[in-house]
Amino acid sequence: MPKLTLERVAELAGVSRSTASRVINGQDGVRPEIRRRVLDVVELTGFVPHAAARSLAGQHSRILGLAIRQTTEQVFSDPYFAALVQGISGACNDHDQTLSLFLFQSAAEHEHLPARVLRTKLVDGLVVTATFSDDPLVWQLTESGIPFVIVGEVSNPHISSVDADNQNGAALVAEHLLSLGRTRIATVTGPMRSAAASTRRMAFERALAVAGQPMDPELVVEADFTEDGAYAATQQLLVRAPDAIFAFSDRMAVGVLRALQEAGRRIPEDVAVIGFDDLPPAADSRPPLTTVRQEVEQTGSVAVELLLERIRSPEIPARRIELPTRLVVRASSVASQQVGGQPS
Amino acid sequence: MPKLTLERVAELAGVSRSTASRVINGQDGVRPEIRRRVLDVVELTGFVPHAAARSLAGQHSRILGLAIRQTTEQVFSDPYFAALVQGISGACNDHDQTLSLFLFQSAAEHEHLPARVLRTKLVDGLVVTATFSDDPLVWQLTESGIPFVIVGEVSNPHISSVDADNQNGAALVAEHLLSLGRTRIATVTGPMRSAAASTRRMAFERALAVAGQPMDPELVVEADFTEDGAYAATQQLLVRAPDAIFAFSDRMAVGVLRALQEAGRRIPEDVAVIGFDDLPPAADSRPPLTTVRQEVEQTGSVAVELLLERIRSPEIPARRIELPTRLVVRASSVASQQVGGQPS
DNA sequence: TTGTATGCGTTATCAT
DNA sequence: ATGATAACGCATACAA
Repeated sequence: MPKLTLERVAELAGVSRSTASRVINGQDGVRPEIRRRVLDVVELTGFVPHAAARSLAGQHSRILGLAIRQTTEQVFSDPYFAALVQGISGACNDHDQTLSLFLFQSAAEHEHLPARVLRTKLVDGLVVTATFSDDPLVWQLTESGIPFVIVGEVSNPHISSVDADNQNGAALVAEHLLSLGRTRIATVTGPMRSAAASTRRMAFERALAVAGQPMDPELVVEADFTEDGAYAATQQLLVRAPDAIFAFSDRMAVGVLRALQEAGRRIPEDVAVIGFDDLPPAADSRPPLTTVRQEVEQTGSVAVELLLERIRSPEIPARRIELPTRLVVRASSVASQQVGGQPS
Repeated sequence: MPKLTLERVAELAGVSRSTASRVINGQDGVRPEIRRRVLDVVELTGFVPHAAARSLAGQHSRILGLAIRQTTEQVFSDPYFAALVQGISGACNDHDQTLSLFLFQSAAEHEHLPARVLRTKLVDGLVVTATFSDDPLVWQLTESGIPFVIVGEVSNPHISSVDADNQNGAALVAEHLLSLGRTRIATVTGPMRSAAASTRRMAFERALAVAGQPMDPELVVEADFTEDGAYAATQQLLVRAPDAIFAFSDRMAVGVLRALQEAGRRIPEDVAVIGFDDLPPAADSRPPLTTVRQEVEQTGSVAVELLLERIRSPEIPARRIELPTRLVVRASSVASQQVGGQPS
């Protein structure tokens, strides 16, 4: 029994390889009758084209890479990545692409990516997650000419990127807290080397300043996006008697809640707490968190689509897409729990 | 400037393609002098062989797949997977293999794997994570003829697998608790469809029975490997006044601790708590957890090596490797905190 | 609309 | 020890 190849399928359908190829690739210019016949054979035999052959003959491997620039431990403990990967993975399936994941454990492995992955033409393109500003990898990628999209911020405008509208998100929080009459507003930020964190911080402080209530520098504490880090940061903050704390992620907000509760503060009466992301921890915490909702899963799928666009049409200029954020008000900021969001 | 191909490298080195290929693949039978010359050119030009061409001409794609049979959310919130993926990823790098990750979100996608991945010959083999007994995927894989290894348990002995020695782990816990004089020993298990959970349970109950202190069925509660699930399970358990609780994972043990502490129980005086895994949550909890240590990362690397063996030597019979587990005693079971483990 | 012919970059077989 | 040559399975420009 001969191997199942395109050749064999064509033979069984009584057509030439090229015709069979056209049918399988969904190209038009094939008589419906013929198309049916080929499709039937495919169905019958269960033929699937050989990936490597396709890749060699055509241009594309149909493999998209995801490069996550955090340690494996961080990746596998952060609901953000769960949502992001879900979105990316789903979009890959929708577009008949295979997803390949590239993790970095050591600095040495950073070197491997360009060589092993890019030059072998293994992947057609790459989605690269957030990165601090001026990540050397970005430069390497640019130089290598491989199409790629950043999830997060990039300084270089010639690079496509997808991100949540962090500025608006932070501004909404400021507005909300001010409308509640809070005056001693504190923040537990992420590390300032994180672009997302610094953007949120700047936007937040600007919004407060514009409203005539500039941020007190003593009420700003930098943490590391972990619950424990935020817990510790909050303990520092306690002596300053804040009446509101804006944490830059839901996970951190949970740590904030814990520290406040242990200190006997009532939430939201004594202190209002706001998070960011609206990922699983947010709605389930006690009290449920008021937070800035960002569409992480959608961010992933948009990234894939943007990447596909860049692969297929390199001439289209790079662009940045910011997905809307909105405030979801829950019991951690207003006593009489009101569900729902505010328009942005 | 001509494209950088093997052909071109050979030309620059003044040898034939075949010779260049031999050098690049580290085969012997090449004069050292010639080898050097080729290597120099490779170094100079930065040549890297084209993955698809290699795959087509040779036998292997050098891509290994990892199929995780849990929801994306579960995967990205469980430190177990962090460690496992780390081990797998590291081993792949060591063996010059690329890792491709396959996630399943919906039942429909389960169907895609065989077709899209296996028949396209995209991957040379697959590491499949634990699965309940008689997972249909296992059958599909067997039928497809693709080499694969299971991380976890399989009923079919003709399939290679890697796992922790759950039986010994559970027995060690029983022994430890008995030696502490505990008499009302409870368990918070994982779902019984999980092979690991049922194995641990059986081994644990057997060990207790052998010691003449059979398990009280009322002290067994089935949870779902999550912290919240274990928290709820423990609350049920409270009325039965257990003086020890064995949770089948560290994360669950953390939930157990929380429930006990909220109920005012002292640990370990009133209730001793034991976990399983010795992953990050264990040492950091308060009090630190006595737990069964399993080498998850090593499990991952062994799985890759076993898979590679199956790919390269299909004639070698399948085998199961169980990695040793040992008890790590911390303050959640003995008051005077003693660090270190007991030999298994 | 369909078929023919060529090439993709490498490995493997067989001479030499 | 080295080189020529034939696959590998498919896509695609080109011809019909």
